[in-house]
Amino acid sequence: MLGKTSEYAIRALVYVYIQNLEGKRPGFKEIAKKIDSPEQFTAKVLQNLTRAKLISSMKGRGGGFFFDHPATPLTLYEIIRVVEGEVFFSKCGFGLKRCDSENPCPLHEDYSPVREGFLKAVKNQTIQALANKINERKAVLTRL
Amino acid sequence: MLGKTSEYAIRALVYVYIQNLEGKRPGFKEIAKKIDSPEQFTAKVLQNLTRAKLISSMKGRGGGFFFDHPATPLTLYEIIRVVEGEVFFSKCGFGLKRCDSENPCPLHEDYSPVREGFLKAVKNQTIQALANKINERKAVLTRL
DNA sequence: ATATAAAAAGACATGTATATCTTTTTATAA
DNA sequence: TTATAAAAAGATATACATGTCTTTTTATAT
Ligand code: FES
Ligand code: FES
Repeated sequence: MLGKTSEYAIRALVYVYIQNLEGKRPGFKEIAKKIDSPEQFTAKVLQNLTRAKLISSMKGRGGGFFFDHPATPLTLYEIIRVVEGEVFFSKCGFGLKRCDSENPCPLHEDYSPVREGFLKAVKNQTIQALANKINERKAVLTRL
Repeated sequence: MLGKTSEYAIRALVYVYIQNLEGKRPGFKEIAKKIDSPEQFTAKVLQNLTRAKLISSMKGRGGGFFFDHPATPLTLYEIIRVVEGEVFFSKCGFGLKRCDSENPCPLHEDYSPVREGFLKAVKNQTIQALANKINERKAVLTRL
């Protein structure tokens, strides 16, 4: 479904948020280790998220990544939009140039509800909520 | 969601089925033109579908692609499984190595129903049903 | 038999996502 | 002010999906 870049982005942000709660600002090496992702590639992903203002960073000693406004909910939708692009949410499942319910492809009737379900899920899920599940031991951040 | 290869595969099979109903066996050039896909790449896709026995082909004059048993429903699930591989249907949405509802990622609760909805849709939809929608002018095969 | 038409096969090319390596910039600590 | 630590940036590499070109095989029509 999502590309690896989006997966790393979401996992990285969850980890950063959890660390921020402890008053820490993790760097990309620590993040990559904890979310089991390639170090340098994760640095690039975080760089893009920083450019897109989804997260902030500080250079130099004691630097790292952090949320400027940790209380403001960050939805997965906003992250995926930045990483994959807006069209990701409206693509025709049959491969036509656009999805058009007035002139649908033969998959539209069955596919568009699935796509809307996905959209609803990522618009309602936030980094904060995912992080809480992990802190409450209701979910895991990585798997062996 | 699906890769272009799967999209071409599904559209191509729908077109072949429709033509078979008219007693014709289209070749890859005609198919590619009608489903708006790259000619040679479509040939490769059809070659793979033939190898996987989802469709049959005949070489030489008057040859082309056709269904051996047009009445046997062919689900999109079977096509996607051949093209994208079985794991496509069970991937963890958070990017963990496996999806495990006993030890879930924080997205599992919201993501797995979407994934199951997709699975159900492609297991219930068939090439025959899609083709019928097009023949009944309830859906289109291509878009400008 | 020969010419023709078509898929199959193999080789090659391009594009995009993913991944790594090196150098530069910037902030902090000593 | 110098050394150090960290992100940013740039260049390069690899893998895989996508796409094209050429040659071979095979069936049919003449
Ligand atoms: S037209 Fe294809 S999914 Fe809407
Ligand atoms: S464990 Fe991640 S989707 Fe099931």
